[in-house]
Parts: sequence; C-alpha cells; structure tokens
Amino acid sequence: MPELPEVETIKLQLEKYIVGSVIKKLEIRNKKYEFDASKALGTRIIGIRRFAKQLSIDLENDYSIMIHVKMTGQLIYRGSKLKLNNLSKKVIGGLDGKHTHLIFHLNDGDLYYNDVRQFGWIKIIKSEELMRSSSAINNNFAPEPLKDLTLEYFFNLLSKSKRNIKVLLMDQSKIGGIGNIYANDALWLSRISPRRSASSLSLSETTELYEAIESVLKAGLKYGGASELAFVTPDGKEGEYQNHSLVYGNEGQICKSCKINRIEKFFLGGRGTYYCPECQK
DNA sequence: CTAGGATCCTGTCAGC
DNA sequence: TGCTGACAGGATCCTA
Repeated sequence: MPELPEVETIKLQLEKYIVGSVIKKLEIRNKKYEFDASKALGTRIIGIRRFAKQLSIDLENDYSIMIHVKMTGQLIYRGSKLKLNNLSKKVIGGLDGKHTHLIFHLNDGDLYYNDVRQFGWIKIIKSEELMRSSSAINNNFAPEPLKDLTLEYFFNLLSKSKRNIKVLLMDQSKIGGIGNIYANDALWLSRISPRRSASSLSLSETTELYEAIESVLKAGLKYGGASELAFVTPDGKEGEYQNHSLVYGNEGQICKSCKINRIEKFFLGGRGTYYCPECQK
C-alpha cells in the first residue's frame, strides 16, 4: 500500500522530525531486522531521501540506512519535536508493542519501526552507492513519475511489452513508485482497461495515461497518502486519499464517471483490480 | 519474452 | 462463541 505518495509523505515528516538528530542506540528486537548497527551509532542524520518506494536515512559518516516499509511497515516518531498526540488505531499493538521490531533511539526522540506482516526490510549501505540526485541506485532503480519518467521513455516501454498495462505499471524494475491503488485509479482516469496489452495503447492513450498517473500521484501527495490498510505517517496519523480514490476499493459502487455502471472487481496479476467495464476500453 | 503460482507474515472479516 | 478460509497488496523467486 505505501506507494510513491505515501513514502514521500513519510519522507517529508522524517525531514522535519529527525534530520539533525544523533543516533544514540539501536534497539533491534526482531532478528529479521538486524543490520550492522555499529555503522550508525553516534552519527548525525543529515538527510532523508526517497527512491521510488524506498527511503534512505543519510548519515554524517557516509552511510545510509535504507528502509522499505512494503505493505504494513510504519515509521513513527515521538520526541522533543512531537509530543504525544492521538495515535491512529492502525498502529496495531500500539506505538511500542508486539509489532515493534526496531527502535532508533535519538538524542532528542525515538523512531519506531512497526510492521505487522514483517515484509519490510532495513539495511545499511555506503551512501556513495546511492547516486546523488537521480532516482537510480546502482542503475537498478527505474525512472519515477513526477521525477525522471519521460513520456518518450514511457511510450517506448509500453510499445515493447505485451503484458497487461496494469501489471506493467506496477513493475518496479520498469517504473518506480506505482502500486495497486494508483495503478487502478490512473487507468480509470485515462479510461483504459487494465486488461489491455501495453503495446496496444496508441500514442494519445499513452499520453493520457502518463498524465493520469501524474494526476493521481499528485492527489495522493495532496491528501498525505492512502490509509486504506496500514499506512500511517511518522506523527501517527492517517492519510486521506482513501476518501478520494477514483475507483480503487469501490467494488459495487456507481462509477463516478458514467454514473450508471457499477465498478467491478477481478484479479489481474494476483492483485485486486477495480474498473468500470463501460468507461474503460 | 510472458503468465502464473508460491512465498514472506498476521490481522480482519465473512460464513457457518 | 469459535473455527476456517479468503483476502489484503510489495517484491522476489521459481516453474512452465
């Protein structure tokens, strides 16, 4: 569920809360989240970056802590820059509970990593392994919408693939940052069926889809992400995009475009896929 | 190249 | 009330 807008929302808050702080202690409670903590101790956090759905916490000693929260990972801050406030009920088990796998103890606060399903991961690498300003990590990161994904690259990519357009949009090795929620909504907005073969899209359809992707991601950013499932921000609150989604999760509801047909759900590439059979061709 | 399934893991919810 | 099975979606790996 955390896709580009959700992870960007986390990034913006972490910049506010933990940049400038010093890591005093790393409390690793779950072996799945073990990494060489000695490389991070006593070091100041100098920046936060996002690469598609991954975060990097950049340290003064030229190491970076890389975090992927996958579907249910949560990074929540409490400290001098944010006192206790109302914690979302989506923080299952509470701020410091049985799903808390790692705590960054800072000089002026704590950053909790909670993850119910434990799909997320954390590791530490040399910062130089991350390129400074592009979205590419060791050339393994694909271009991202709103960053370095061009229409030319997008059209070329689609024209060479016979896969379902929705599955291709979510392929992180081809395009970074799009997940199930925004893929569904972008396809609905551009009136393209998720089942279409990518190479069957015309240039004008490709352009509409490209613009729809930017549009839904911007809406996601505006609303602070989608908290359909487990997403919460570092201040422990929820995003609002789920209250504004176009088609995702709307099975059985009247299509917001034609206002006649009902949204249908089926599985594509193993994921729940929502669409209007009349509007999306 | 492609599709599809299993895997990682636990909470929630529908149905009986 | 309590059990069972389906489902949630990010990413990787494996088979066909």
